[in-house]
Amino acid sequence: MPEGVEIEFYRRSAEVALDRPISEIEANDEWFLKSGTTAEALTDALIDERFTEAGRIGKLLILDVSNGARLGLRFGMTGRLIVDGEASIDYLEYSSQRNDPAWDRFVVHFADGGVMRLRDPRRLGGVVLDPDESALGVDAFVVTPSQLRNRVLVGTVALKARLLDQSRVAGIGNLIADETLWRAGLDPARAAGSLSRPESERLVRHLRKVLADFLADGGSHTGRLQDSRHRGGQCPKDGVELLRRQIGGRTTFSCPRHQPASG
DNA sequence: CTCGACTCCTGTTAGC
DNA sequence: TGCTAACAGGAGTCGA
Repeated sequence: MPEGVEIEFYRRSAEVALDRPISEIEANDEWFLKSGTTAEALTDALIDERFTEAGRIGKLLILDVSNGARLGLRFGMTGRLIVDGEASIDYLEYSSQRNDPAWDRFVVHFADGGVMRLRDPRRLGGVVLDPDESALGVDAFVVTPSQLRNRVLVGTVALKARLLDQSRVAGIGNLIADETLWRAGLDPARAAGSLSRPESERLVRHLRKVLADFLADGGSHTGRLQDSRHRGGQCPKDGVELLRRQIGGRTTFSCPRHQPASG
C-alpha cells in the first residue's frame, strides 16, 4: 500500500506536472474532498494557475500552486498518481492491478493536453486544499535519532503503534513498521519507551536502511518479511512460524524467536 | 493529553 | 460454479 516510500515515488512523478498551466479539474467525488475542501474552492485555486513545487511530508503529497495555495493529496491504501498516463509505480500491494478510469477520484488537466490523475479504487485517499501540515510529525526519511527518541520512543504504548502515529513521525505504514522491527529484532508490542540506548540506535539504523532499500527496490512490498506476512508464514531468518497479532489496530507479523517479548 | 475502539471505503480472496 | 463473508489499512472521530 502507499506508505512514505510510494508517496515519494508519486512526488517525483508529480515533478513532471510542474510549471504547466492548469486548464480544467474534475473533482466530482464529494467524499474524496476532505476538511471542508469543495470543488468550487479547488477550481478557484487551480484554474489558470500552475504547480510550482512538489513536496511531501510522510504520506501527504503537497503541490504548491503559483497563487500561494497548497494542494494536499492523500492516497489511502490503494491510491496511485498517474501523470500523462504514466503510473509512477507498477505494483501496489492490496490494490487492484486493473486499470479502470472509473477509479479516478480527482483529475487535473493541463493546457498542453496532459493529465494528472489520482486513481483510488477504495476511496480511502483524499484531496485537501491547504492541508494542516502541523498535524504531522517529522518525515521518516529525515527524522534524526534524537527526534525519534524524544517523540516516538516514549510512553507505554506499543512500539509499533507509535511508529504508525503520523503525528509523531510521518510516513511509516504497516509494512515499513513490520519490516523495520523484524530486521531490528524488536517486539512490536513492547512499550515504546522501554528501549535501551543500543536498541533505539538499532531501530533508527534499520529504519533508515529499510526506507533506502524500499526506495531502491520499488516499494514497501519489497521487504524480506513480505512473502511471509500471511497466516502460518515462517520467519525467513529462523524458520519458525510468525506471530500474527493486531497491534495499533493493524495486522502485525513478528518472529517469536528473534523478536522476543522480553526484549 | 493519551489511547484504544470504532468507522469509513470497496476490490479481492478464502471458504462453503 | 456461484455466492457470501472476511480481509486489507490510512485516517478521522469519539469516549474513557
